[in-house]
Amino acid sequence: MEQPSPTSRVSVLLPYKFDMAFTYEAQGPLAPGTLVRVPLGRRMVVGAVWDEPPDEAVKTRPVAEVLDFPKLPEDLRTFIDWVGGYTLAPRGDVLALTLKEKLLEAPPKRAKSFAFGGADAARPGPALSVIQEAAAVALRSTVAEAAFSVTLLDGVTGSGKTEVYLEAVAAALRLGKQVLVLLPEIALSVQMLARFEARFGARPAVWHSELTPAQRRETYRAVAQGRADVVVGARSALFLPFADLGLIVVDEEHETSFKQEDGVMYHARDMAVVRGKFCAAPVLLVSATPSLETAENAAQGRYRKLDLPARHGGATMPRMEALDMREAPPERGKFLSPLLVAAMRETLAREEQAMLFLNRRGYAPLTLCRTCGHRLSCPHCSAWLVEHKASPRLSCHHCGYSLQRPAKCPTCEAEHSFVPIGPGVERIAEEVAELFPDVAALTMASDVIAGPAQAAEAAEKISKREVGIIIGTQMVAKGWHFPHLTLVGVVDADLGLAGGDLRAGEHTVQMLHQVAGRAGRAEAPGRVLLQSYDPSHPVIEALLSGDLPAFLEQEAALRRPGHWPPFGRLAALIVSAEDERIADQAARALARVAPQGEGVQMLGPAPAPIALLRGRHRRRLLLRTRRDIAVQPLLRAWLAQVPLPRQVKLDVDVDPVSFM
DNA sequence: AGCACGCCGACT
DNA sequence: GTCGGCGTGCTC
Repeated sequence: MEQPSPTSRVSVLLPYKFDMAFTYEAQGPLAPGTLVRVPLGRRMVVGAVWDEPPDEAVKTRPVAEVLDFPKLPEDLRTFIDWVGGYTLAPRGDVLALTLKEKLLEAPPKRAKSFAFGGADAARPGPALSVIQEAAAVALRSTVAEAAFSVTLLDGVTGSGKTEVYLEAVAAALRLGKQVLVLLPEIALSVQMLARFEARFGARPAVWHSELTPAQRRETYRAVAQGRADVVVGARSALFLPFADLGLIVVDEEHETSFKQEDGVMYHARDMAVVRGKFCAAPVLLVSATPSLETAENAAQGRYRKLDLPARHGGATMPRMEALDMREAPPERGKFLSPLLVAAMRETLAREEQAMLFLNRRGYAPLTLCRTCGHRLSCPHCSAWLVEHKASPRLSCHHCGYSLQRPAKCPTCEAEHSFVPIGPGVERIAEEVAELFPDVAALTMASDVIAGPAQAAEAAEKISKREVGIIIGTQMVAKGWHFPHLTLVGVVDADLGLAGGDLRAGEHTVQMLHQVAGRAGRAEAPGRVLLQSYDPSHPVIEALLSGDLPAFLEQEAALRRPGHWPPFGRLAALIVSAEDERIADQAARALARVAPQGEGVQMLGPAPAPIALLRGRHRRRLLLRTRRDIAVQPLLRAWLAQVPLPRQVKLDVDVDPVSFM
């Protein structure tokens, strides 16, 4: 007589919006992390066996299949639980960042396999300067500890930070560990990948949104099996199922693009530190302009700090000057000061290149009727329509709505009365073409340069000196090395300072410092001209003096008394509804029962800066607490008190970066 | 996320 | 009289 085999209940976390695990019946015990296919409703889904006691009471359905794929490691499971708890996102949504059914399919046999496991850590690196070598020695020993720690590698643009952290990568590879390098805008980082290849003799695995499905599956499998030893990726790479992660590098740690602004709202830099803790790996934060958060952690001794003060290869930091636009204004309807134009002429005469930076896409940010003053704005968002000459249309940068420039004004019916107000990069390009008709110019903006191939092509043109003038948005700020570029003109240095954003000053300093770093990296000294209507502003003065630590100290002094981050904690609630009154009512209902107490303060409700977005009216509430008070329990208790009608959407953003 | 069920408008 | 719109509710 055959005994029926004993079955076991197992908890399975599913990669959907559920916070709790479901209970299934398996043929026998299954180890946590095992990937399984299970029935859900009338379909089959993939999930992971989770480390929590199964529900003994609920009725169960059987596990359909145990998948032949590496288990999710314990450190990753702990990490997923932790991220869910911290961000208030359902754990299933967090798991979905790690586990997607599509990624598990085995590559077809005939498919060309990508080469992984290929990095050569024994290959000698480039000769380092004395200062670089000292930092490299410290990092090698940090990595050799094979324990959690956080190190800030702080060095001016061009100080050779990358060469130094590649030595840390080499050290981790020598231990047989995997390495994750997080970069902002990886898809454009062609030059960075080339440096990895030069150092290790092999391309690293890459992870970003532009991979093909086949590349994605192949890389995912290689990471899980431990064959991919170096992964260079965007923030989403933080959730890859590494078999044995031994080092996490976050390059340009101050970059705001590390913050995920929808779905699971996490900050990849902060979560990298958490993941490093759970997998006992050192974490390396790299920046020329560290965020105040990271600088404060270093100052308090929570993070180690390594400085690389000098520019590598003898190049000096470019000379920065402010151009007072009140004293040397551009012609009417133009945006370049005669002083900047003269500097460009001198630069071009020396056969060197000039770059103009303006962080604004399109031709003009605002179009208005000169007869009645009507402004063309988006019907779905509180935003002006931005004219684009290339298309040629007016479009909303928030929702994608666009229209052709109307022949007559919808309000006063005047014909041919619309005038563009203010510059975008396209308008600067037009001005440049008039001023320098014989000089080739190239515009770099996300709507013109659509992917890695076009970015590489643009970089190649610049390196080969096929263009004399480069005009760009923040796309040009990051990581590029253009040896013949010696002049950078910042068209509007005041641009980021308007509005009441907590970090406006900090972000402006970071961005402009980085843009400035594009100038004069080879033998030729660089020069940076900042066009400003307020050159005595502390941010402009900080840039001119180059004393970034002093600037951070000044910022700290502003934020400390009010318990603003990093001296306190913030969580934002964004209440939205198609009906404005319903949004208002919900926001007020939340405000009435807001958490109170010593060291806890609620601000709002107030219309969000973009009060209408994609047809939804938005209200914001802000919870601010002392640093020693966790916001999550307060938020959970708060939100549980207020039942919201279905039309209302509530987004919770713990540690918000953007206040839009 | 799917994929149901469920109650109101234009068609063979 | 039906086909089908997507609102809302459930999935171990």
